[in-house]
Amino acid sequence: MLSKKKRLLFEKQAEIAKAIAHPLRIAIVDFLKAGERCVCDIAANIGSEQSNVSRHISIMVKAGLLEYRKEGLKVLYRLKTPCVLDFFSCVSGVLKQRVKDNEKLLAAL
Amino acid sequence: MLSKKKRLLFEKQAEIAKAIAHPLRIAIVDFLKAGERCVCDIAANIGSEQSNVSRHISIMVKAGLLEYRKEGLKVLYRLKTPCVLDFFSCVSGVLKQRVKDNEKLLAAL
DNA sequence: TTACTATATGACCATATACTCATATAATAA
DNA sequence: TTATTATATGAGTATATGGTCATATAGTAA
Repeated sequence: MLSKKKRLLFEKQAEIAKAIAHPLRIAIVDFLKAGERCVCDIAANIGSEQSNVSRHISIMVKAGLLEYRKEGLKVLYRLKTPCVLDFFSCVSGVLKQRVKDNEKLLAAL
Repeated sequence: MLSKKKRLLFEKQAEIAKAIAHPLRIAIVDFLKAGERCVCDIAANIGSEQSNVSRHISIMVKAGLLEYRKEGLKVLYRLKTPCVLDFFSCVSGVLKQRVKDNEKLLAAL
């Protein structure tokens, strides 16, 4: 059985993984690779409502993935932990493998 | 605005990220680091119902994170893409940063 | 054949998540 | 002061997810 310590760790890790696990949030992270951006630019880039984008951003801030600074009316967000980007290279690997598996399956028909 | 191509990629990536983003599934991945295991052993290790564990496993299989082989009555699961484990070192980094931020906050009081 | 074991899955319910609309907050400018 | 702009958030709704129980499937053994 899992120790309490491990259980707690896995919960925290899942919290952070959940904060990434949404197409719009991934799009936001991808957009912020280039540097800090305001909510308005992010919303325009990913093509979603301001209120929705604002909510997705706040989820990632709470998880510790993004940080921000205020400048006049605007709030500029940026990636806090760029290693998150490495995650996507792994995920891309999984996707490539899935494509390969599908090819094998097709070839076997 | 996002291209269709990017939108599709982000959806696929989110699908895989979601498949990891649950404490029990993270526990399963952690347990499988040591090698292939049957559902019964996994369920015993993480302390959850067999049916529940079976469902979580099938989510990860569908996402391409786990693969399996059958041996008699048992089905032995293993990690298909060990790079997933790298993800957790990044996540741990995020957690450590959060602790540091909290310390700063406390020190400022 | 029947009995037993390991795993998967349908049906159900409770909770969480995502989204939209309207509104609140806050900085700026006239 | 009022108006404008950028962002955040409450309320409501629709959908997704997680969990349990009971049952189905399938391999093994007697």
